[in-house]
Amino acid sequence: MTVSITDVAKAAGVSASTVSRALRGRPGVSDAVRERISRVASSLGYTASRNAAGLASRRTLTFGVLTPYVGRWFFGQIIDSAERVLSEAGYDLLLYNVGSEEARERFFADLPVRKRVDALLTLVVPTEEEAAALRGLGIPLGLIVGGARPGFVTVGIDDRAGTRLAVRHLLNLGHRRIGLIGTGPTAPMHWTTPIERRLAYLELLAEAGIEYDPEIEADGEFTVEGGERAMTRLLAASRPPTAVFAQSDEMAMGALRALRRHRLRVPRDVSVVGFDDHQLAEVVGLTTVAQPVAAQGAEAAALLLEQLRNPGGEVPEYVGMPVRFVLRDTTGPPRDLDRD
Amino acid sequence: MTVSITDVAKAAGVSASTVSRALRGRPGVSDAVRERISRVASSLGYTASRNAAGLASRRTLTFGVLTPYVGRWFFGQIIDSAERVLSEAGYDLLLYNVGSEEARERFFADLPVRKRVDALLTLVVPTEEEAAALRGLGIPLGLIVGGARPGFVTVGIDDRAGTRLAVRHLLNLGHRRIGLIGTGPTAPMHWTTPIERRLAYLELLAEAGIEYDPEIEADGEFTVEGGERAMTRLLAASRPPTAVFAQSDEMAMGALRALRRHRLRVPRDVSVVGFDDHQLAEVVGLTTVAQPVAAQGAEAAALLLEQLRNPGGEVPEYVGMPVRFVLRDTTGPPRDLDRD
DNA sequence: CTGTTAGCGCCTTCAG
DNA sequence: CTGAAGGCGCTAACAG
Repeated sequence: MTVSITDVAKAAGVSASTVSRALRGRPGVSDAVRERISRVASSLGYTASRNAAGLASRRTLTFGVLTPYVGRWFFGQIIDSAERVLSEAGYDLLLYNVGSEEARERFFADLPVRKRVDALLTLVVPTEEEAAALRGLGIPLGLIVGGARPGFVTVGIDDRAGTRLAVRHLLNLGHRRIGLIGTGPTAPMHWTTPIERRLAYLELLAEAGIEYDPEIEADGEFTVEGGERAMTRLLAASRPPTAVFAQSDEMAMGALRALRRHRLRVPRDVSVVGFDDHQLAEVVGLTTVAQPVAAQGAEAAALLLEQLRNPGGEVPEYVGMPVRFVLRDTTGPPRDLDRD
Repeated sequence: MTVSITDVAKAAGVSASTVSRALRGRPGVSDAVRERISRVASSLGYTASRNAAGLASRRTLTFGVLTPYVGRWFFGQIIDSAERVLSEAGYDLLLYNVGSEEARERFFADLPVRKRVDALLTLVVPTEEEAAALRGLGIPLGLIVGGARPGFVTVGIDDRAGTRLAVRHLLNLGHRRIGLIGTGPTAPMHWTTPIERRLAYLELLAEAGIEYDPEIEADGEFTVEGGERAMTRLLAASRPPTAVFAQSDEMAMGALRALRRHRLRVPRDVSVVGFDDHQLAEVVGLTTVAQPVAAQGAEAAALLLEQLRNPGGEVPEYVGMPVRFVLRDTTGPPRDLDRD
C-alpha cells in the first residue's frame, strides 16, 4: 500500500541503495540514473520514511522541544521561531508540553525522546535530577532562561539588568512605595527568572534607602488572572503602593484590570511597569522592559544545529540577549509626592 | 552506548521477545519474569525506541499537527489543548508550522509525516489539492475550522451565527454605519472563516435595510498591527463608521489602539466588537463573541484518537461548538443618533 | 558508478 | 509461557 524504496528500485530497474543515494543527492550516481530515479519516485509519490532512515543512519533529523506552556505568548513565540529555523534546516519538531506536574513526571520517567531526536531544546528549567537525565541522552541540549546550566547551551537575558531598568524608572519618577508582583515563596528554586527579578528589585530598594515591605509583594502566578488577584491584594495593604513592578506583562495586564475595577486611574493613582514587551503591551500602553523573545528561540535552535553539524566545535555556554526599557503610558509621578 | 532491548534481554536472562511483551504489558509472560524484566529495564534506564517500535508495529504513537502559526493566541490554545489529550493517551506530537508559503510548499512536496504519524490534525485549511495529498496518507485526518471537508473529521463553530450576534448587538444599539475589519479580497478562498463572517455581516446589513459601503471595510490581516492600520483607514473614510465589527479580537485590539491614537473615545465615539474572546479581551474590556478554543483542539484530538482505537467506527463528519456573545465596555449607542 | 550484504531496534508470527 | 526467525524501510559499508 504505502510505497517503499524497493518499489522505486524495481520500477527504476536499480537497487535500493542506488535509489537511496540518488534521492539524497549523494555522489556516486550517474546523472542519467539519478534523474530517472527522481522521476520514478515522484510519479510513485515516494518519500523516504524518516523513522526508518533514522534507524539506519542514527540521525533522526528531529528536534525535541520541551515546554511548560504552548498557549502563553512567551513560549508560543519561542516555539514558533525555533520551528522556523529548524524546518528551514530540514528538521522536524517533536513537541512535549510538560506544564502539569503529572506530564512532567511522565516525560522524565519515560524520556520518550530517547533515540528519537538529535537534539533537545527545553523551555522548562530542569531540576538537577532532570538535567542529569537529559544529559544521559547524549545529545546536544539547549535551554532558554536567564542563567546558564552546565551541559546546556543556554540563551537568555539579564533579568537583573532588566528589572533595574524598570524599578529605577519608578524611583526616578519619585515613587517610594513600589509593589512587586512575581511568584510567591512556593516558586520552584530551579526556575531562576522570578528569583533574579525579585533580588534586583530588593537591591534597588536598598540602594534607594527604601525599606522592603512584604505587604506590598504578591504572587501573580505569571498569568493575567493571577496578576489581577495579586494587585487586588496589594490594594488592600494598610499602605498601598503608588507604583507596581510586575515581573511579566501578562501579570501587569491583570494588575491594570484590577485597578480599573477599583476605579483607580493609571498612572494618576498607580503606575504599572511590566516585563517582556508582550505583543499587546502596546495596545494597552503598558510601560515595560522588552526582551527579544523570538530571537532567543531562533538563536538556541541555530546553536544546536551548529553543534550537530560540527560536533567537535566550540559552543558558547551562554548567549545573553539585550533588554530595553520601553516607556509608554502606564507610568507617571506619584500623585501625592509628600504622601510617603 | 544506548541500551537496547537485547541488552535488557541478556541482563534478565530472557529473550528479546519476552522483554518486549513484558514491558508493553502484553499477556503471555509470567508475573515473576515480568517483574524481573521491569526491574532490570529500569535499572538499565531502558526505554523502547519509538521509531524502531513504529517500524515494526506500523503504529508510531505519534500525531502530526499542521498549523499556520504557533505564536498566535488562537493556534497556541488549540495546540496546547490537543497536546494534552494526546500525551495523556501516550501519543507524541510532531509539529509543523506551515505559515509561510514556502514552508507550506515544502511540507506538501515532501509530506515528511508520511509513515511517521498515525493521524494528522490540521489547523490550516487545505486546498483541494492539498487535501487530496493528505487523504493519500491513508490515516485519520482532522481539521479545525468553520466548515466541514470531506475525508476530515472537522471541528468548528458557526461563524455566521457568531457574527450575527456581534452585528445585531451594534444594530440594536442604534448604529447604522458599521465598519468591517476582516481580510481583504486577496484572502485565499479555502480559508472560509473570513468569508463566512463577512457574508453574515452583509446579510444583517441587508436585513436592516442598510446599504453596504465598501469604504468602511478594510483588511486587518488578522493581526493587531493589521487591525490598527485597517481602523486608521476606516477613520479616513468620507463618512467614518460609528461602530466596527472586527473579525478577530486581535484585530479589534489593533482598532482600539488606532482609536486611542486618534484621540477617539470608546465607546463614546466609536464602538468596537471583536470575535474569539481572547485571553486579554477582558483586560481591555472588549465586547466580543466567545468561542471555545481549547475545547476544539481537545475534541478534535479525541475524535482522531477514537478513530485510531476503533478504525471501523462511525465518526461524525462535523462537530459544531457553541458561540456566545460577551458584553463588555467597548460598545455603546452612537453619539449622534440623528447623524445618519 | 552500482549492487550486495548487514544491520539499526523493535515487534510479530510461529513453534515449542 | 517462552524463544527463534523474519521483517518493518532504510542506510552504510564493502565489493565489484
